[in-house]
Amino acid sequence: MERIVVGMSGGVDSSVAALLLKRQGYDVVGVFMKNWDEQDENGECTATQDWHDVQEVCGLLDIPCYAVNFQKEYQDRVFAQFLEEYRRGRTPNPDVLCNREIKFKAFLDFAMKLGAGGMATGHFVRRGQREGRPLLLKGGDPAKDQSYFLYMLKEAQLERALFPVGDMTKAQVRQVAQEAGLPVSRKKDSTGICFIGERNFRRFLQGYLPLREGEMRTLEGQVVGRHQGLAYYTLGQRRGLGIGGAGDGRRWFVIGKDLGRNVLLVAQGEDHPALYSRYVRASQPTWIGEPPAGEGVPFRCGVKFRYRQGDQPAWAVRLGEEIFLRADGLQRAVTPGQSAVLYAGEACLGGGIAEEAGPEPMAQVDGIFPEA
RNA sequence: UGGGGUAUCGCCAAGCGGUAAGGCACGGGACUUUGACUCCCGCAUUCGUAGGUUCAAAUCCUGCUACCCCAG
Repeated sequence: MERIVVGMSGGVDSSVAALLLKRQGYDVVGVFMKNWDEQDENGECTATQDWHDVQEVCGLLDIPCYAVNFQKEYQDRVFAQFLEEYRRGRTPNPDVLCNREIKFKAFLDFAMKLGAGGMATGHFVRRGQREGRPLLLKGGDPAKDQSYFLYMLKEAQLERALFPVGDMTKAQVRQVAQEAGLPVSRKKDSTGICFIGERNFRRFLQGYLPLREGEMRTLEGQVVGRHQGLAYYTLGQRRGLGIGGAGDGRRWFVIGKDLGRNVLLVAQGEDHPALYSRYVRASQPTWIGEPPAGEGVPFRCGVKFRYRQGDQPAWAVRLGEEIFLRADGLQRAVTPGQSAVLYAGEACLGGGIAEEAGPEPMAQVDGIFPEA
């Protein structure tokens, strides 16, 4: 009987994942990860409740249950980078790193040590196969597809991973949980950074990054307010600017950062041109399997610039250690540090980290894409 | 100091005798395994201030105060 180690968060998805594997006859072991030990601002530690739920579920399923602590790894391989990105004025996505470095590396290694044939999580993604090689496919619930967070996985990692709830909808997962009498069947979906949880983001960052006040200016140079520190804002952001009544009375949005002058650039109106771009340069390309085309050869694909965004039809091309993209349509607030994830239909191809975005092609790719 | 004008929510701003629009900001919620966006709800018993007229005033009258403009 093959042993599978399930990463259990105490939520419905991973609980049902364990349940399904158990029913399929695997030797299931539940493991809870604790990678962050701070309490939230209310002095609560949701991890305590989650660990409690994991134990209860495992008891019901009659499977062994352990807790592991990857705090050190999380700190070194995820959080340090996260802060460094913010210091550079960018907006990182810690969860894509967390998946590559913690859940599908540190945790996977741990599972192997337990003698498992593989690991499983409650992610809403499916694993496909082509010519004997693993594919990462979107989840069966289009509203819940989480492939965006897993695009950095390599074949070797995918090969050992199972996603038991990947072809189900959220509603089906909850129903299975309820029918099985799992106590977490109605537990609210978790949000916020994985393992850290829902936070007042500015306050959270203030614990790690110094305040450095400065001006908020329009593109024309007019000072319209003050900011508390560039790191606390991200492109396309509206709330928290505190600019009211100025100009024509419309909403204000962050459109850029001038690190050198410590100036936050803002513009008025949701349709402001500075908020939109078509061309994107992305670094750190990663591919699940072989890249979809040779270097310098443009190819069609779908792109997501953020979680839960529909696939944006686009052209892409690899050049050296970078990916260049041209979306068919205008993209709102493509933000440096965020991930651009590429798709071919249901399959996630991989992706990269956005470095810059703009309405005009970068010099490296001027004229390289076929005319629309 | 004369002459004129304006004073309504943190900001902008409707209102013109009948019992305080709206926008932005802000607060709360929904959505959401990043950050955002979006959506919903809330947000002046009170109209610079003190009196007066009137059944009834932010709206009319008078004094005072503040600011702005023009004279000087």
